[in-house]
Amino acid sequence: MPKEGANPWPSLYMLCTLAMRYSSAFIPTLKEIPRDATTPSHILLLRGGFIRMVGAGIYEMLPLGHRVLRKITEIVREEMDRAGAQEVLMPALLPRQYFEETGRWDLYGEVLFRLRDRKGGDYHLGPTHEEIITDMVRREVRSYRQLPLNLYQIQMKYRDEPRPRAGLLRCREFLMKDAYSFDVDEKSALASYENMREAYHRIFRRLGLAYRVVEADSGAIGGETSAEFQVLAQTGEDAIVACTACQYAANVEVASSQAPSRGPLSELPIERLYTPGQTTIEAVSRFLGVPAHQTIKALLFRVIREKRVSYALVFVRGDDEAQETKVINALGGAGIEIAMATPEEAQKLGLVPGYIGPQGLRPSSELDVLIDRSLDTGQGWICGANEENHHVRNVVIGRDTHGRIAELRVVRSGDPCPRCGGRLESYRGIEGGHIFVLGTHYSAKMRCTFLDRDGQEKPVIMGCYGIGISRLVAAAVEQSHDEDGIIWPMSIAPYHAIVIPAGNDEALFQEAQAIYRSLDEQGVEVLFDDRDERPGVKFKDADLIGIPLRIVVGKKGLSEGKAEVKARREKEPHWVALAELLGWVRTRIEKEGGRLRESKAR
RNA sequence: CGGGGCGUAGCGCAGCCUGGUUAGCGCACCAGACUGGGGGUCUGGUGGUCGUGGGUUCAAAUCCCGCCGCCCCGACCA
Repeated sequence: MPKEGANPWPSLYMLCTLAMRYSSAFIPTLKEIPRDATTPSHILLLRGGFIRMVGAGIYEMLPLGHRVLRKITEIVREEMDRAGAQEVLMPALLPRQYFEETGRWDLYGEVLFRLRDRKGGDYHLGPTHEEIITDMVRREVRSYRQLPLNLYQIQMKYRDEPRPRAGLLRCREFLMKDAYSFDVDEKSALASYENMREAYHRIFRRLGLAYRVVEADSGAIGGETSAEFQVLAQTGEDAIVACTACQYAANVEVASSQAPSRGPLSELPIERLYTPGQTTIEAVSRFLGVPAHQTIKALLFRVIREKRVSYALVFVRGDDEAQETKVINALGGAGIEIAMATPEEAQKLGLVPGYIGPQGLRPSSELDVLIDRSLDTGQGWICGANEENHHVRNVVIGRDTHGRIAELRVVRSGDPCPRCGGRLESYRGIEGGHIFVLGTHYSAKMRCTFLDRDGQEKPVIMGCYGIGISRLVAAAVEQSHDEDGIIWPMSIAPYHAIVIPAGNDEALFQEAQAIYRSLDEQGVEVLFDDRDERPGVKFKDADLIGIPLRIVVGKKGLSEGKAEVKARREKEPHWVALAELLGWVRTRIEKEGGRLRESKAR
């Protein structure tokens, strides 16, 4: 095979360039699917030689994977800087005291990777850095004049996930950009939040990903204002709904739908029905010949609040499901854990499993009674009679019940939008970013305060903003691949283009090499497949690793003075005259959001 | 943490139930020849503590016990 020169070592010039000869690149592709990989991104990133597993939820980045990571990192960094945030770098190894201050040393539980130094001191690996950044700021900030401030870092996070999975999508070590804003008041904090929201839009747009911004549960940290940036992908862990008519979109954990209209209370009296052995909604509706949506389903949850156990009885329509996050929030939110209770527990509470109904039940300190809003229509319902082998009909919420009414059901595709009444559609997404207004949750606990204009000491108002950078590598693949491999968006592709000489003809190789060199000189990040392989092998690898532009130099085209340029995401190739090739490729790269390097050509 | 599955060459797998030559196949890898636009063909090769520790047995990849690791479903989460 013709090779350039006799010296096997690349010149210093070659070491500096971002172009690469495939024969000397470390791109160990796999023909077969590794046994342990099941999701598309995991399979393709392994097969394409981007990543390798070191342990459960711990991965190393090979050159290709690292290049993608760098591309994403650079886009994030540029947009954070543009938005006025300043980059810092905090330690991953942290002494106990900071998390102790906010109570998270205990709260975080097993998820925290804990370790001990030689002197017996407790340490942990940072799962997130609110405490550390707050400490950094409280030590220096005294006056409102020093605010607002937005500091960010890009670094590894560590969480001992109960179940790492799907390759880079859920890791125990992962690369994250986390930013924190510090403001003097609510209004300013919201402005910081909005500023980040816009920066995130620019970031996700530049990454070339299809995404939706959704309302989300703010979780244990508290705070009202938050939004998730969800990368749309069939395999996403999160279910979201979005309105087809307006901008409303939300994680199903908190998604709302329009409340049903409420008519006058029915006056039909409650009627007892004999339903022997009919203990499920399906059985009851079949037995009585009524549709499930006219029945009420009862769900008993065990509630653990500060280690105290109580119960919550939740009623939703027969054809609905209860949304656990909503149930938790209805019970008071943070710090509460719930789980389905057993029939035995129900019996202990004096309930009759399989025949529970809301009528007549009074909430107590032991038992909360929650009724979904969709049942509060004034009409009569069929539900359990709170008596073995019997149901009742004509139960009217409000008239016959004492439970609290709240929105508890899981919103479904087709439900009316809470804002505009339009149709809600379901999607699946991968959480790529999350922005929050934290308020004074950390600053108050850690006494991160400043003196305002009036000489008053006040806690700073904080916000935090995360992007799962390593997760986005996988999210991009989940969203954009086909049966042959990955299809990278131009802006985050490891290389813009790959040049393939198709055939073993010396002249052809020389021509391909000339094209490769001039592309490199023109600032194109280009791979040159100079391997002594058959064309089929090269095509397969090029498709697998997902380089956006493939330039094939073959006999047929060359005889007409043309090269074949095929976009990875398109089916048909473009035949481009050699004289126009450089310009064509450069234009195409920039049009698709890629960035050319500084040209080396004079 | 509950349920299920897996661990044999770099990768994918067979062998295990019913113990018994030198542990086998495909891919990859090395040498040579042919071939040269979708993972090509032929010839000859290299490569194994059968996850690990113990036990049973004349004999263990195979049977028994412990441990470790990985994956999937669930509970939990960026």
